[in-house]
Amino acid sequence: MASIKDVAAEAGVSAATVSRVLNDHPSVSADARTRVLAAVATLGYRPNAVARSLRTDQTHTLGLVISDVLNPYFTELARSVEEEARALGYSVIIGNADERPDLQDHHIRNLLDRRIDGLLVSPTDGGSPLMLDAAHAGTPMVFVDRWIPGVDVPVVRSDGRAAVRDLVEHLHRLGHRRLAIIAGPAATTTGRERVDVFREALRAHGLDLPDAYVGQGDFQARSGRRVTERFLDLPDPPEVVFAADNLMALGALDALRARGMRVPGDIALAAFDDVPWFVHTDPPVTAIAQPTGDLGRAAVRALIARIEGRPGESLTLPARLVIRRSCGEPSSTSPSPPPVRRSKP
Amino acid sequence: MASIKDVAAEAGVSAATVSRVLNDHPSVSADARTRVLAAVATLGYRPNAVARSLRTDQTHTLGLVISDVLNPYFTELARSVEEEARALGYSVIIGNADERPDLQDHHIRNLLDRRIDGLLVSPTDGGSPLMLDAAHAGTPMVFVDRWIPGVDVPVVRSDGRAAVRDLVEHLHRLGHRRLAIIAGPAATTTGRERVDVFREALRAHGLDLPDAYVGQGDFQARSGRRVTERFLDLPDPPEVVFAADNLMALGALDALRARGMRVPGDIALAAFDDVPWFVHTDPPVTAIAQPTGDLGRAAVRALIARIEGRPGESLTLPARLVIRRSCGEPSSTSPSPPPVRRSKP
DNA sequence: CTGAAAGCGCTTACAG
DNA sequence: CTGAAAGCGCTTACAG
Repeated sequence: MASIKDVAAEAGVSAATVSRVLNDHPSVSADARTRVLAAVATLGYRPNAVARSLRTDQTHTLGLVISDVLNPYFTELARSVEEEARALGYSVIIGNADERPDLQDHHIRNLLDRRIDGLLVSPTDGGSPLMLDAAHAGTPMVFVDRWIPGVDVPVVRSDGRAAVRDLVEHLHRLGHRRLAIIAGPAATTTGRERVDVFREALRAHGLDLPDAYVGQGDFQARSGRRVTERFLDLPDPPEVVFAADNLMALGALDALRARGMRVPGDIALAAFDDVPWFVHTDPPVTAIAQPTGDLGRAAVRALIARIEGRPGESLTLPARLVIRRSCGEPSSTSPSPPPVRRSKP
Repeated sequence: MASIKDVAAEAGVSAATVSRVLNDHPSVSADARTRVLAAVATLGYRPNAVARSLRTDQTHTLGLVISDVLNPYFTELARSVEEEARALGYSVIIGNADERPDLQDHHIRNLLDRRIDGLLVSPTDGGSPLMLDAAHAGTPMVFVDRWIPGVDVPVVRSDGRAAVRDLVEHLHRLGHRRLAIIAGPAATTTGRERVDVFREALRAHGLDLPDAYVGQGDFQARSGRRVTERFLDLPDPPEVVFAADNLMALGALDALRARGMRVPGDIALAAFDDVPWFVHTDPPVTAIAQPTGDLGRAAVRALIARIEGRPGESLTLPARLVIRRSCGEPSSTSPSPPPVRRSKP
């Protein structure tokens, strides 16, 4: 590959001048500029980003560590992150933690070694020493979706409180009283919060959330299946299963189908996170939709602000309930909105 | 961040010795080794991968340009690629082309600038000059899923020929005669091949594939919806719609639902690519499943072989038909296999 | 406006 | 076994 020296030779100038032209430095003669540009074109020269990064100590790259690429929620998040970053002149490198703290650390280490300018993370756990060190050492960082309390890092996430209350209200009105939840890992904020909020909402209706109705999942499909089976084996099985994310809802559907149970006739189902498929499942699944694209974009802006020395603010956006048929006939006062489909920008 | 000089000072040796220890060079005294290792530990030193890459001209990084991150097929492909690469000591940087040739070029350029060791691509088009140049210039490259004829690059993909024949056989047996297809872009191999194979299979049954029954999609949901609406508006609408990928099948479901049509009662539906949700849609969708994980892993092995100067072979794996209920009652001779769920490794 | 020089953080022949 | 030195491809004060 042609290097800056080749271009300099071809154009009859020094490497410094080539560099200045390429970086739009003002003090370059028009003549030098055209000769350099011509040389660049004939050689098909592209600056070596590795060398440039070493010299400038900037990579114009953001690291994004997501919990699970197979989760459409994170996949959509990743897409919006990359889109916004690209618009602002940054690339993004994605690391998939697959809900495993060890893999998360692997990717954080890798990203740090590559000297990314900033880190966007949705922690799979309570924060490894490695991640905490990075935060304290001043690596620009932003938490998205999930976060770690007590760390001075902006958090961009959605607040499902109102939506969960709406959900419980909806379930209560349909006559359901025994409500169970498939929770995410207690080490994650979303794992804890969704249970807490659910419990709170139940209490407001005078309902209890017994331990047996809190199943421990890990946000992946297999655990949703396992927990649901356990619920069904209970002497007094729940009337409703609320999955704390879409993949565990998928697992729940697997379990229900395997037992030949009908939704919502035999048991009701609802999920946190809305995905396009929920419109077409049998029955369509009532879900809590997050403004995923907005979260991704806001997280990128906050991170880049931090990188450039500006404040970089936290942001919490509301989630909203989307009622479909998986919990019983929708009340006539809350018609199900039409399906949302994302399109090209 | 601590540099190699800091470690050298701390350990009382030269930077060269630190480097040798870190790279497992044989000629280092045991004493020097322990002192260096201790210094590394106390300083929390991590080598700067950027500097190392500049010097060694290797990044131990693979670029993966996929057509669409929102497509679960590619998401699963990306996951298996990263997994295999990691096992072999490589990182992967993913670029999402979003089915747009311009974005694809953007990512290829970015990846090349970063001096990735090799490129894995599933082209969204017939091959831009940029991509062709890279291939000819000797950038180690492997095509996965889609490919570009006439370029000397290994291809790892699946062959859907037998599965499409099985599908048409299945449809024919169920009495369907007017079969339509939602095709992918003609500029892609999979876009063309799936139509060709489908047409061939129809011919074997004495059936025709009229132009009106070939809808032009782009592998994304929106186009599946649009094409399906057009099919339904035909004076003589098809009895079956075969979507050439899972997202266009999703779009087709949107369109059918919007018109209040029942599947398979009013119209049958089948898709190329199987996704976990197809088990739970109303009705479960008959689909052609690819050995996605195997493709991703094989592609990585082929690419790394090329990088390391070994041959790096092409591979074609068969896809298989998974019969569900979306085309009518399955014949008793081909029972629907149980749902497949991927799990952690 | 321009070039020579230094330096980013590593690795690796080359001497010793 | 070890260190000094060169060099990977850039950028950027510093002189002129």
